[in-house]
Amino acid sequence: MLKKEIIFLVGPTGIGKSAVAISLAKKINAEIVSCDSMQVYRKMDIITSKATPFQRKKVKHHLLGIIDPAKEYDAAKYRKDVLLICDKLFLKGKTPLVVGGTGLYYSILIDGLFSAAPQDKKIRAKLNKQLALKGSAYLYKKLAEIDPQASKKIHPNDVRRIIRALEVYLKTGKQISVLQKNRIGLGREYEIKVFGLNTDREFLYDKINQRVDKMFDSGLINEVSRLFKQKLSKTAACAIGIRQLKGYFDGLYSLSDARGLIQRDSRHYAKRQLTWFRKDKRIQWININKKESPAQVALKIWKKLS
RNA sequence: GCCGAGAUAGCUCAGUGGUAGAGCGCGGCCCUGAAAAGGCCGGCGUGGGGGGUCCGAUUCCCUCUCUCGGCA
Repeated sequence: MLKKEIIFLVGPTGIGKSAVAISLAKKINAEIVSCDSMQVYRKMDIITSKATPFQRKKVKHHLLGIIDPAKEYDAAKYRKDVLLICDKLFLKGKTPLVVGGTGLYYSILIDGLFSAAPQDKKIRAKLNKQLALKGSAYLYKKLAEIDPQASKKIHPNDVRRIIRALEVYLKTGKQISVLQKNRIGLGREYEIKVFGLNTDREFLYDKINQRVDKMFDSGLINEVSRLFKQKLSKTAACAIGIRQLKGYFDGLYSLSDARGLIQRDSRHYAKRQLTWFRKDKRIQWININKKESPAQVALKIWKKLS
């Protein structure tokens, strides 16, 4: 029996994944499942460049605007949500087309996640207190004692990973370096195909800069100032644009400075995304040139599928 | 035209008589429950052109060119 198929479309921010995805989805009877850590938030439409209502009418999109910005969301929740949606889609005879640029979510979805140790707020609070009191070197030394293998992999300054590794140990009594070997990917059960979009760096950066300009034209300031009136979760507050505009609202710099910062941070983000995806040998890369329309790019992918 | 200041990495600038640094940008990388986050690594650049002093000049002197500020 043929395995069910899941198709992935990844690539850096601003390259035009959304439009290509819609065109491709129509060709292959697919529905789109977002793979984006920020587009899951409601009230953050412009800032995260979510697909427009018009686009969403053409093809059904999943996991866009599913939670309030006050709430935390993470990779484990994401994986669970996606697998549920995929089951539903298969029942309807639809193909899931997973589209987005969040490398961690992609990886945890496609390669699996060790499930022994969910986040533990109490343990984390304790570790953060120790961090403040005794410094990162102390925590790193502790990690080296209980899990030498993990400590070799984690840089002494990478406090977040040190804390996570310690949290896992305190919670389960097992080393994260051991647990991490235990993951089951999607490939066992499904037929996986991954496509990546890329283009010249200069062209990409150009597109990113322009997209930020468009965000401002479409009312980014209004959207974000509304957000500042409510509580923002730690995760939601990480969206590029929040911090940068906060600085402007606080009078630290001008609006055009804020725009420049958003553009710069988006470029840096795109660069990190490319680093992440570049090493994944499953990805079939599609290089986009300046004159190609989303439909033409979708056609290229479609040809590779059949 | 005169007076003054300057000309050093893509940008802003620091510094030194023994052939140069920093921040930012830019490039590369890491990534398993905050990930649009967090962390790591990377600087040979005719030191504006020419001449002089000196064992040796980016650093001192002269001159030319250009830029900026002030005065006319």
